[in-house]
Amino acid sequence: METRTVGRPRSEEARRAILKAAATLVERDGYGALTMEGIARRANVSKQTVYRWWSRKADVVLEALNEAAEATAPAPDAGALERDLRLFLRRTVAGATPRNARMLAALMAEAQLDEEFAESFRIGFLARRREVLREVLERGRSRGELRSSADLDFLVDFVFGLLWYRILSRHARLNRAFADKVAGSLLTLARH
Amino acid sequence: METRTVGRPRSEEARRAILKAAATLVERDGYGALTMEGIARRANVSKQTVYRWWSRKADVVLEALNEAAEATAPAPDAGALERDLRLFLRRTVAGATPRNARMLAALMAEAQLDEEFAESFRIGFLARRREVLREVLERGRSRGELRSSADLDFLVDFVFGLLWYRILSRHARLNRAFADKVAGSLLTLARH
Amino acid sequence: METRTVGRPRSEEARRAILKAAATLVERDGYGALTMEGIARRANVSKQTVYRWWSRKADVVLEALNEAAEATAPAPDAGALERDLRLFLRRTVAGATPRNARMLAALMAEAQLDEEFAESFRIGFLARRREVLREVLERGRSRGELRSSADLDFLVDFVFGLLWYRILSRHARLNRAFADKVAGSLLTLARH
Amino acid sequence: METRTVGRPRSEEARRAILKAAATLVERDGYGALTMEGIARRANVSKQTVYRWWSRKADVVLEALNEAAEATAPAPDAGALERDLRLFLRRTVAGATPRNARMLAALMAEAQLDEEFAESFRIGFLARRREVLREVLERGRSRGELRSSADLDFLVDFVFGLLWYRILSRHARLNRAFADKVAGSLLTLARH
DNA sequence: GCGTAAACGAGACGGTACGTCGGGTCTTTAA
DNA sequence: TTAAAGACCCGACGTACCGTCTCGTTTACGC
Repeated sequence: METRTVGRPRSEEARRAILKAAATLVERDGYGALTMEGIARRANVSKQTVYRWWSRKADVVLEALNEAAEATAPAPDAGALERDLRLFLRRTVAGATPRNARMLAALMAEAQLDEEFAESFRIGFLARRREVLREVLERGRSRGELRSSADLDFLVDFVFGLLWYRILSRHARLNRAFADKVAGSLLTLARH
Repeated sequence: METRTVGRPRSEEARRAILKAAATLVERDGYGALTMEGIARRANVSKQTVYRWWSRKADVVLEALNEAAEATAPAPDAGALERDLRLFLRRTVAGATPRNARMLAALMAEAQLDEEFAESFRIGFLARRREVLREVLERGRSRGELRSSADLDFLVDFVFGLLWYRILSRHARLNRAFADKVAGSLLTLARH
Repeated sequence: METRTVGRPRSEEARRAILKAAATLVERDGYGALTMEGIARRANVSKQTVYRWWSRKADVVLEALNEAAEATAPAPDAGALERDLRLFLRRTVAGATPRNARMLAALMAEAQLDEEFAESFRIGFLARRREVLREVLERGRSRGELRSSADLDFLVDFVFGLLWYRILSRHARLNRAFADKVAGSLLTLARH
Repeated sequence: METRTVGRPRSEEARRAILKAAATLVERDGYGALTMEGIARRANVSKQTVYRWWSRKADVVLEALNEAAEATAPAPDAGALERDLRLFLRRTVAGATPRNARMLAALMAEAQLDEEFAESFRIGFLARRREVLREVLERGRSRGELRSSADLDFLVDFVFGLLWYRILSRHARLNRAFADKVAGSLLTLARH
């Protein structure tokens, strides 16, 4: 499926500079202080070039995050629910570096402020992550590792609720111990 | 300790008009479109009057929310953990009307964008709600209704994580059934 | 006719700074290089303040010119046509300093580019100057100093045509000798 | 002096499309709204193609005008000054169709805004027109049809001043009656 | 017919200015 | 002292053109 290229090709250099500028600025000054103007300035790029490819600063940050976090990891499938859960959670927690956590928080915030972005964030980000976890749980259920009446969606909410709450309220750390605790609790809930 | 009043007294009318304007505008156009200028305009008040009493639009919304939700309800104490939990959760869920949910989401968003506000939101809002639930749980533990090794903070995270996640991601409703399910799950976790 | 003054009064300082900046910039870089942004910058004033009072850069320049040239001189009335004409033309030519000539040329140019400005320029500038000269001629006619069939409008065109042509094409100087020659020619035309 | 042609020859079609687009746009929206981008768009031509052959939009319009007006008419030479003058003025006035008048006005305006173009406009346009009229007058003088002390340059100024003033200020029509009146007046001036 | 070379369309690029909006502050009169 | 009104400086918004560039494609000529 070849794309007919006509006209000057997009500058990969500019694209990378923009994403990097956005990530750096969010980390340094916070998403609240981020502006399209500032991104362009720091990336040594014209404003038009930013707007040509992204219409919202949130979209720039989302792409920067996806670039950085290689968020497309598939669902672990080691044949045992407990192991898969642990793996999924540890991997997720590991991806939430301070820099990435800041971007995640910013995007969740933006989704509250801009309904249009909220839509794309729900569909293109939140739902995908839910899907991965749900797959793990479904495989576990089909193997009989959790009671058949378990409400998988509720369990997924349980996991992401805890993760997001920590990211957003920042009252405690997201670390491996926390990951394991969440995994353990989920199994408890899934079995009783 | 009486405050010496000199000069023209503060206009209670203006204060109420401002809070109402803020709440209405958030509901109608979303917090993202809220501006101090817009609040003043709609309240038929000068910008200066808004700034004299609140320095951030988030503060206006927070006061509007507290005014509306009378959020200072004390922890229920019916003598039994299960009952107290149900009560607390049903009451909380009932308070999260669409209008209030929208303001809550907005404030959580603002806390991600403005570190100064985040501080006051954590201390003056999030922590207080945590405290109420913790009190309920502690009374339950002292009555021996949950295992002594239970990690109360984790349980509190569990509850608020679920609540906030639903408020922010809006993928499912916050209703009485959900409240009861969360209460039930908490007890399961607290006992096993 | 008192104007009720409410709110902060307009800053006379800012107004003067803007007019001066505009005049200076036109003289230094030419009207073609003049921008609202540049005026604001040089006047140490916000763009908004410029736009609050003038909607076009041509309007700024026009006011600057009127301020500088004190263009509201009344028609000379010394009792003799020849004298009045000489006076009028010498005064006009004297007002066309290089700096003012540059502004005049710019405004005539702008009138060609912006129909809305053209309207106000014709009415508020060109027509007024014509009126003054016409008054001089009419007084002369009523004194019998020119033939009664003389086409005054044509004579006015004759004078301003010569003046504007020199200003715009810059192929020769506008000086006192030229003024006197124009006055002389007009009398020739007016009598034969 | 043959120009070595190597490579693809210039597209006459594109050239014509560009000139036509420019003329049409000036007529429709005014020169002020004319942009190189707009010309290219309307001519279905790439911007580069426009820039390859003209560096200023004024140059495009100038060429469009010369194309349209076939402005290279030689000085009339019928053996009598009055006749030649009438012919010259009638022909000039006839060439100033509304469309052409608009372009002429635009170019004179541009000459006020861009010193570089002013130069080429003075030399390549204004001076040539002056030359034609001067030739007519000189022939008249050598035939003794005007007094020998007549200032020919002033007379040329007189004519073009009137013409340009009407084109630019648009307060009255340019028609045959006007042409004849100017011719008559010139003779009056030239003889007295 | 094959290579060379300029012209062409498309459209991305770094810039600059546009005119507007809101942020906070300040300056006035009135209550 | 508070309030309303509104001007002020500031800086970002999103857009339009500027003039340049980098592509792939087309069209001539000279070998």
